[in-house]
Amino acid sequence: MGYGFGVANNVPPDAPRLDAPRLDRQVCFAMYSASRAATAAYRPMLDELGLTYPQYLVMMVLWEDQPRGVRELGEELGLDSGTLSPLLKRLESLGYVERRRSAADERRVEVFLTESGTALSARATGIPQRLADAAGLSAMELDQLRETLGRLTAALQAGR
Amino acid sequence: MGYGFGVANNVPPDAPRLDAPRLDRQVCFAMYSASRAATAAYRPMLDELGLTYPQYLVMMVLWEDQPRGVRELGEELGLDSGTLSPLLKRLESLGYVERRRSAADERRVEVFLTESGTALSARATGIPQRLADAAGLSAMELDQLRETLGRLTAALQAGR
DNA sequence: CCCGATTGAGTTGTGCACAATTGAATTGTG
DNA sequence: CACAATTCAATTGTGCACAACTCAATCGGG
Repeated sequence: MGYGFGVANNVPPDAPRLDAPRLDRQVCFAMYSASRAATAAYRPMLDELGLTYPQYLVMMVLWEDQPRGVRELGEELGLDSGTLSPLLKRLESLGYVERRRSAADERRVEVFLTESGTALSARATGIPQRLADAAGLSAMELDQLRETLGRLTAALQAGR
Repeated sequence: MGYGFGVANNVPPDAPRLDAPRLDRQVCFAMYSASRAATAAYRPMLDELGLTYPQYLVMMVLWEDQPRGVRELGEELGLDSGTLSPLLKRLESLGYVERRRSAADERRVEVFLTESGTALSARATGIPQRLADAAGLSAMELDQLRETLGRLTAALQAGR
């Protein structure tokens, strides 16, 4: 029985190389493909809001609690300032957020929602449901998938 | 019970916006995070081969069967020529592949493994096992995860 | 209080993704 | 056969990711 990460034990006799990694057995490729497919499924909905998927993630964090420092946003999303700084600049030029240097600690930059950014939340409400409908999985499967992926992510990050 | 795509039914009473999408419930964010964590876990191993993860995917397809057209590679991996053309140029400059215009159809470009590219397969053999070890999931969980992600990807791609 | 170490955001450079376009080669149809 | 439609790879432009670095602000030990 395969353990799912692509090692080709029990390969059929016509396999080109007996121990070459097999793409179709790799969980990592399945995650890579699924993640890109999900982003692609979001795209037409997010286009209506003028957002990319990573920008939508940042907005979701801000909709939950606001303002947030760049560093906090990075911790929530696992992104560094090299990714967030230009992304936030684009969100700012879209008029959805404002960046202000913290008075208490001049190193920090606080990200605030504008009125327009706050209002966007209402327009985004239906998006997760529409994705769930397109996913073709039961509620139980989605919950279990999320839980398994969470453990996988934690284990991969721990091993460094 | 939540269905896992982030709709906030049964939110706690202190939630900032009752119907705002909640990041921590989203399967899509879990996939996005897990996929990046997996790529990060691959990175030190692939660094030894001089490959990025997408380059490694292309090499795996070629190790299975060779030569392959750019279009076939794209179908296997779900990537277009805009991604593959520069990637293949880099693999070529690394000396792992060669690109030759097909004589039968001058539009096609066939991608061949070089001797060095073929030899790389042996050095890559252990990588999937090392990833599986780092994943912290049972063989059964990995198999089921791969199967679920496959159905999810297919459903998301079908709805377009 | 001083100064070396740390923290925080931003910049630079590389490599995907992906939309849109280009231009050449081939195919299908009248 | 002619030629419009299609196929195919490559290019251009935008926006992530992420490593490496810069520079200013803050912290902490002596």
